[in-house]
Amino acid sequence: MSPRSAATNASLREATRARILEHALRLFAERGYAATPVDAIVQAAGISPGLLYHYFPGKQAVLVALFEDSLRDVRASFQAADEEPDPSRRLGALLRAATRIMKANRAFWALSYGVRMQRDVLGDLGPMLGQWTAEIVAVLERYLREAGWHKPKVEAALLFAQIDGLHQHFVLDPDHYPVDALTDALVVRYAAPPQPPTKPASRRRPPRRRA
Amino acid sequence: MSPRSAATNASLREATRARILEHALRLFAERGYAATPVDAIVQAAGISPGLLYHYFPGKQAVLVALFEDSLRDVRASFQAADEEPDPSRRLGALLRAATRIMKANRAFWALSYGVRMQRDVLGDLGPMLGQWTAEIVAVLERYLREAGWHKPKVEAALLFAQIDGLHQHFVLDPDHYPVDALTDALVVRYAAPPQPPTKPASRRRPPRRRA
Amino acid sequence: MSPRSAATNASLREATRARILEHALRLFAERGYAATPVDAIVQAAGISPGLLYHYFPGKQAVLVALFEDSLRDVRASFQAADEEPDPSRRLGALLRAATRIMKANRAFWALSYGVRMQRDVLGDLGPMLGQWTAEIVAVLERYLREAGWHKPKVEAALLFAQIDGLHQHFVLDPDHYPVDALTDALVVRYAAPPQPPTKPASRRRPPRRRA
Amino acid sequence: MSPRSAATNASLREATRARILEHALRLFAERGYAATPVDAIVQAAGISPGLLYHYFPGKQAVLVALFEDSLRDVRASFQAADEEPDPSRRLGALLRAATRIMKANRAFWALSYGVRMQRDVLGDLGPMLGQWTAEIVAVLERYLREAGWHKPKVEAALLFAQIDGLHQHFVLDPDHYPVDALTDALVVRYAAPPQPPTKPASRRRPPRRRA
DNA sequence: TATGAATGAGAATTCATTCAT
DNA sequence: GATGAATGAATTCTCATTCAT
Repeated sequence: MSPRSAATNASLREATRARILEHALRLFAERGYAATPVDAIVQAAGISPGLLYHYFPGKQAVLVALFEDSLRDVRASFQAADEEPDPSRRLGALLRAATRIMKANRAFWALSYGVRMQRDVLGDLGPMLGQWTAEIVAVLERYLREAGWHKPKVEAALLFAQIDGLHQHFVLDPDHYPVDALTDALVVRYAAPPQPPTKPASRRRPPRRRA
Repeated sequence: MSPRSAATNASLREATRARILEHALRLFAERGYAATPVDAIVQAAGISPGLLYHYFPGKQAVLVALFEDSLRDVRASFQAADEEPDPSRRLGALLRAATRIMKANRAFWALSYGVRMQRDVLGDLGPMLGQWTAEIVAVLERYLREAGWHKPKVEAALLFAQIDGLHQHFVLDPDHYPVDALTDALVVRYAAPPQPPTKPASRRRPPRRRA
Repeated sequence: MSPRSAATNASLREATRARILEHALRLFAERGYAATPVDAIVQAAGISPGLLYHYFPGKQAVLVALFEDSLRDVRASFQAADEEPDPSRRLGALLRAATRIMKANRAFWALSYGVRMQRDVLGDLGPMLGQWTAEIVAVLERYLREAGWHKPKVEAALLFAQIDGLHQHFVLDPDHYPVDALTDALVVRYAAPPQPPTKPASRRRPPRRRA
Repeated sequence: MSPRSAATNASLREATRARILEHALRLFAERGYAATPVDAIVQAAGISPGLLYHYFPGKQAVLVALFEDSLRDVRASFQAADEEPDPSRRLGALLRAATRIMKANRAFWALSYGVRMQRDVLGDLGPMLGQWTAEIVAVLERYLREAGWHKPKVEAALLFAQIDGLHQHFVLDPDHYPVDALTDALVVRYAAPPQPPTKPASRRRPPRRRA
């Protein structure tokens, strides 16, 4: 009946879809979403414009698919990283994993940082993105609490901001930014909760001077 | 020629230029630079399209002017904040000032975070932006060194990432993100260099004592 | 070659062809010929786009086939209606038959009224359509002449315009337009030639008496 | 202040708008609405594509404007024709006026007959069109009632169908269709209510015998 | 200084049709 | 006979920019 077997068709579809997403991701990351014409994607992918619309209802749908696919991958990677049995090492493992995953999906992160200020281009995915970051912060909070940190909620927010900033700075200048060294330093910093100073650490009091 | 005096003309010019920039900034921040048509700016500012081109050679020039103006303001604000005489309070003062300045120029920051992934749209300003962040990191490094932190270079990079992430998260959700509380926590954290733990907090590596 | 018998194949062909035409007619009538993509037909018929081109050389050929088939049906229906032996009832029978046939092929008529202004889309069928209406008018003229009407040519044209308008108004608003009642009224009107008025109804021209 | 005077601008606008509508009407009438690319209109009008969108939000808006303008004209013409003081001549005057107006706006009528089957392309104007025809039928009904016709409602519907059919047939073949002669015949026909036939053609009312 | 009509290149998208299987 | 991926020209529409006044 069917001229090409269903399996042949499915793999054809998958290959073409992947080609489109691959080149779209690269171009969106390089030039930005709005500045990348659909034509640039289809030329890079070596297909006709019509075919892109055979796979996606429109340019924005390509962006959304990129986010869906990448977030799925990233989520999976995170869960795999969440298996460190030693609680004292968990946070460090997570931080290292985060950087590793980010570097493995650098183009996606560049894209993400480029569009997340205009949440409307993500459509329904905008809220989902917010939820996803909330989940990450929740995991951080749990780890910090288990490691005995004070105010783990505040600490989690601060740590997330730090990781996010770190990653973004790396994406902005991947050739020079020492993201690994900085991640290492971060791991050391978060290896244990800070010791309270010998005198009560109040914000208002003058800090202790070193000898 | 002109019935208006030169002075009147000049102030008119300045007022119109300011109106254009004001509305451009708002719209760029809301919708993104690429997604904002010149017509939208022009209508918001209540002028004709031709007039915008009288004041700026093109759309990108409006963006560049926005960056120049805002960076000038921000730089000035920073310098004003850099007057805390008590060295032990300097870093905290700077952090608070940074957050205050960011909140006062929220739209500009939203715009900045939105375009900084596509440095080409900034033209000559791209490098300038990089230089500006380098300066900030240098100031942070100096403060941290003066406050007796180890590896002030690394610390400065980490702190800058943290501030940047914090501010960006605020801009993403200004109605809910507790940026002031987090800045306070950060100020506490950076009030003094961390104390080496008295006991090994992790089994992994025995803490090195500082000399 | 084929495992199916020739007869099975032929009936399959016929069924598929009919399915295509059925859905094409419905969609063309609903949305208009130009506004109906081939894909819509193909999906409605539950076939692949390639298959449609197996049965028809193109979209226009589907339209032409629709006209050919429907006109054939309509012609046959008319001929069947043309068997009333009583000459005085013939015209009425024809009018009623015309309305009945139109109602039975409402979608085709909607399509026909929708495209007949752009005769070029009908290709060779345009002239054929003109010829077909000429035939109808000729039949009407013959009936009217036989029934003793003056100026049967003019009368036939007027009557045809009236039927056509009636039918079109029905197609435009099938739920409310009282086409049956109006057809009845028309039948009454055309049951006999009008009697000249006994007194001048208009000052303009004295009525001519029939011999 | 203003570089071109407001009046100059207004007349420029009006002239360009009229040019666009003029060519759009001609092309829509000739080829059909869906089959006429916007480019064809702008080339015919000698303007750039962008300018059309400066005057109309889209292609459909051009169509709607065409209907609004033409219906306004037609309505005005009809009202002017509704001034015949002699009641016995009113209906005839109206019929002649209708044909005259139709001939003067032939292209619009061709367009109208071409799109009225797809009311959705007219947007909000679809219902308005229905209302307009209802008004015409109401006027016809009033005239017929005043002229002493039985069942003026039915008669009005029949007459309107006849006029509409007549006009449409003329538009379909303007070079040969004898619309004036047929209109004349129609005027004669409707100069007075029909006389009942000598023999009962209908059961409804007792026939009056001629002397 | 200021206007706004006008431009035209280019963007996103549609759709009739082809073709390898 | 049948599939559906693929094509590419055509179409609608956008938008930065120019120009006459």
